[in-house]
Amino acid sequence: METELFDFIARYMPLTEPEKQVIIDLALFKRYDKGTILLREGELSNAYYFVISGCLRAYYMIDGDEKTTAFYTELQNLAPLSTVSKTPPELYIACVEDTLLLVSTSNTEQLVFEQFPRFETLCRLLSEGLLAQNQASFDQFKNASPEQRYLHLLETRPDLLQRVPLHQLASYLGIKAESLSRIRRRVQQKARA
Amino acid sequence: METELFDFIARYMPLTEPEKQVIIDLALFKRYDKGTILLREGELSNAYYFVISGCLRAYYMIDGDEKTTAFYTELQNLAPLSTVSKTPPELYIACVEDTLLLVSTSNTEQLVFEQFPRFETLCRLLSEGLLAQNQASFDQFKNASPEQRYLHLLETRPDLLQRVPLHQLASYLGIKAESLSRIRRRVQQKARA
DNA sequence: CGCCTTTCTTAACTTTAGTCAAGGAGTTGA
DNA sequence: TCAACTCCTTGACTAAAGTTAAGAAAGGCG
Repeated sequence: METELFDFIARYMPLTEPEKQVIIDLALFKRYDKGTILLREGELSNAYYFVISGCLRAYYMIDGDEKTTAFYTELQNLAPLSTVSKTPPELYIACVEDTLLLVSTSNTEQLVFEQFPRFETLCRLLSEGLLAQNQASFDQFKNASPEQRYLHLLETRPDLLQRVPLHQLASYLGIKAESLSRIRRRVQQKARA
Repeated sequence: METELFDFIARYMPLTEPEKQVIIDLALFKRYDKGTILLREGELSNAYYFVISGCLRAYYMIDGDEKTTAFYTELQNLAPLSTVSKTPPELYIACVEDTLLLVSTSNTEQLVFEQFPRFETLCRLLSEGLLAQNQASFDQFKNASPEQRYLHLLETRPDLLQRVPLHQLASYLGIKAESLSRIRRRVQQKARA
């Protein structure tokens, strides 16, 4: 479990053993049940969340219905949402499954950065990397049709199809549930032909 | 000019006078003519670009035509694109207008961070902030129709309508130029009614 | 000046997503 | 077990975006 975490971190910056120990000592591991509503806008500190196992979903409540915009699964990160940003419509983070998280609370953050400047470098590299990824996803989304986006999802995160209700995926793909149904049918028919 | 830069930075972290001086001494101010192709994927270092005046455009070349995905105007930032990210299709950055940039070259970056750790904090806060903004834009994009996205652009960045050819804006809005034309006509007709 | 390219719009037509309504399958819980 | 959900699909219809083709207006450049 920690192995996976440190393997992931090593992509950005290999840590020494003592540094790893500090993370284990200081970071919070938290387990949440499926269905738990983790956070809503305002409660979001500037902490990093690292999904060790399970699945989180980010969604907005707009006129009473949910608009899903993101899924976070194993080895994925949720970076600080609150830094210098105005309040969007109601944002929620919920557990799609039982989920194990590593949380860097913002209180500890300051202390840790002072003692271990390399951790700040890590956070910088991490958020720079997440930003680059997010940009790339956004760019891809803009230039793809709903059907292409669905096919892209099949390629890159096929597990989501099994883990998450389709109407949430539809909203994640920027379309309505009925359209996703039709796209799936179209794709299957093409595959058969 | 520098005032604007430091006002902007102060949103994240106020700098002392000596710190400001370091930035001025070390950072590169570069002026580019309209039409200059600044960078293409691969040439992107992990530098931060800060637009002081002018306008940059990011686009991909796909099957011979351009897919515009971002515009950077005054007081906006272009964060490192290359950190731990696989090569996307050909990405270009070009100047839509004569543009004055502040560039933090990656060579100087390391040195500066060692001498002034607060600059690393600044970069961290900056990229965290840009990430949060980018997330929010992406979320908004997903849940909006092309027409809503156009109206949103009118509200938030009306200047782009004047500065940038519409077919580039269309692609930025995730639609075709002809559709943008029709949307504009629809919107005008509604406004008249 | 006049040519050529870029930009923008329009129209006709096709394709696809949105909307509204309904129903079936599968779950949950009283 | 039955009722009430949630989830997913389908159909009929509407609205809007993609496609193709054409042409007008504006700008750049020899």
